[in-house]
Amino acid sequence: MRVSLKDVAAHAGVSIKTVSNVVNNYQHVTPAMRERVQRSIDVLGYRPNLAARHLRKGRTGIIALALPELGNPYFAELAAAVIDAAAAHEYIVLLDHTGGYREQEVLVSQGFRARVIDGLILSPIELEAEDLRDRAENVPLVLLGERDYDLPYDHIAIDNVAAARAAVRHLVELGRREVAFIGARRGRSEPAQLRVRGWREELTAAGLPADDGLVAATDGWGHADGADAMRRILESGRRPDAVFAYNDPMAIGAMRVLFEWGLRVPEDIAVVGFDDVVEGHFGAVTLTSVSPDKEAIGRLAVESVLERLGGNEVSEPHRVWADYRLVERESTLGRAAAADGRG
Amino acid sequence: MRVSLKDVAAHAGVSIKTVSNVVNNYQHVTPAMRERVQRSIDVLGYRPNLAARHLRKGRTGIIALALPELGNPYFAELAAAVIDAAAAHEYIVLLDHTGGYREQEVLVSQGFRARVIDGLILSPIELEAEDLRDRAENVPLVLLGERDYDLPYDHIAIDNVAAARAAVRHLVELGRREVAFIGARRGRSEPAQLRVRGWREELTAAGLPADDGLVAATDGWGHADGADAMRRILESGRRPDAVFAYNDPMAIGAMRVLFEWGLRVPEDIAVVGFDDVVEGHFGAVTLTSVSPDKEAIGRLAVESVLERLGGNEVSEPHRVWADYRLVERESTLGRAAAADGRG
DNA sequence: GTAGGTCTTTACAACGTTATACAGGCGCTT
DNA sequence: AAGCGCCTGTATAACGTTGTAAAGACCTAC
Repeated sequence: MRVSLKDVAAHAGVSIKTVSNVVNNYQHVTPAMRERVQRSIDVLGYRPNLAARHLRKGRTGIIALALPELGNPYFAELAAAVIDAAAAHEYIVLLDHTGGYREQEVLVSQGFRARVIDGLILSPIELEAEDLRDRAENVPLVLLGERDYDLPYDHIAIDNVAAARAAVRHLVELGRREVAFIGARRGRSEPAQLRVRGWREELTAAGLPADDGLVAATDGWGHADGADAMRRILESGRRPDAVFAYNDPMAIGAMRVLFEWGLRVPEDIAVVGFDDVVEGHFGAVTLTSVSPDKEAIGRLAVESVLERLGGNEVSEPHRVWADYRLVERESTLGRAAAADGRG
Repeated sequence: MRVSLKDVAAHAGVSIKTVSNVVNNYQHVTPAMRERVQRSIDVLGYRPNLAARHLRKGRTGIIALALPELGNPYFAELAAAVIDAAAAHEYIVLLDHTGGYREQEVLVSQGFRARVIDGLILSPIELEAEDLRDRAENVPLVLLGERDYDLPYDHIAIDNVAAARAAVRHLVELGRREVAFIGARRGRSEPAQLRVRGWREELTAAGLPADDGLVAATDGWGHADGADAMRRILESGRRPDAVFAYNDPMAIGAMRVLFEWGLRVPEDIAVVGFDDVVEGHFGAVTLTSVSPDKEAIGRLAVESVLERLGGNEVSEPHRVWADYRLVERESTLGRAAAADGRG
């Protein structure tokens, strides 16, 4: 049988509340009493019942993290960062995945999937502003990934447009003149649109073509989707000399197709990805990629949630920008030049 | 303010328990009464408080999944499978990662990290039998991954020795005569040892060398560790004509080093991995790999936990074997031959 | 020596839910 | 028509914890 405060109190010959005081490090307990109670706690092996504590205090010590999918290593690495950041504050993470489907994202944001949480970190794909407008739930919500709309929720994101522009600028500076974009999402998707926008802005600024024939839309965002998109572009007859992909898995899928078609990377076609996942560091051609500071994103997200929990509910929702940088590797520079950029 | 049973009861003009009966689909409630109460529930937007329910019933609806690391896509994919399987039973998954460190694994197994759970699925790396011997915790524990020792806990695993033998047999049948093993773990690690055993058994049975010079131990099990191990073997002067790696990331890291050394895969050296992660399907050379049925493993693990929760505590701990198969791709067959095996 | 204050401990209620035991009401049997 | 049992709904007591308020112990100062 599980031992409760009552059992400890009986064993130590004190009241329940005194035991509770010891457990919670209440200030006004004499050292003698503290030790006596502690001994009983140790002897009986008492461990607080979190359900009861939660019921009483209204806090669970759990925050939920809802990601589109774990199969994408970017999200897996991000999840790891969140779990560690939460652990630093003695919080535990409940993980959910939405598949990137609007319906699932709405369900999660309304708290229908997990109802024992103090806060929620959500990385939406298809979710619309209106879906959050009438959110009745009162647990703090922090959104991951840039959103264009104005809502009373904290955002943690990198500047997608600027990051995409940096990636494309890198290609342009290398002398590339026809840069394709892979992974404009078929359905709505805020981040994808922003990266397309950055791609278009930078090309236009450089006086280079940014027509629709260079953009390949996809349904998903995995390796296979990138491969399909690349194949479609090549089959259309276009021969871009560079490709900017929505994320690394798609870039790697695209490179695979380039190999199959006998096109060399980077000599014939340079490739840039997004997310800087480990996988990109070890292919036959290592991948140049935009590298968001995942550790910072995870930490900032957790801190934002906990800050909201802290009580000062009036504070304005803030949009926090996390760092990113472009890591140059063989897929744009060739092996020799990228040697010291490898990581 | 949050609405409780009491509020609904007042609104509907009935007792709290009647509302509870409706919520829990208790059999003996007249349709009229059910509808009347349901209307109040809908109007007020009542949602049960899980903490209270947990306190009363002793169940949380949460199971914990503790994995070594999420960065390894195998575990990420496995986590996705567990989350889905749990969702099918209206359970939610709390995710933790241990880094594969014995200390963390012990902490998790003792329930010190998460104390609001009904059951625990743990994928241990360094954990020893003795660590579980005096486990006081009474939440059901299911172990993922084969363990050699006998303990009163369910195991879900594939047959590592047999799977490793199948991988090596494939190489031998292709005419390879010197097969290296990458990823024998420096510290203790049950699965690694079993795969080394399978490697050794199969080679010995074929009358081929299985000496220590062909085995490279590592501390971790990521891409970089595989690359380091491969480099060490090559620098030692050995020129195996095949490599069997502990897992896919290590195999991919090893292939990267082979490219750097100008060795062709599979012509000069064939490579086989383990886990069949998506990443291996899309490299310049796609990777032959042992493919465990992750979906089945996740499902069986969840079902085992829930079965223990079901009450029949006396039932013997069972060791469940999940399926696996060897998926042949370019890293052992070359591009043409593997074309239809690609997936 | 006692009043007044501070420090320590206690009793009790409450958090929201479900289990138990019981009270009516109804229909069926005899 | 009375008795019996079943069906439906109700009051009440838990589950284990913490906050509140108050009681008790102890000390200082006059």
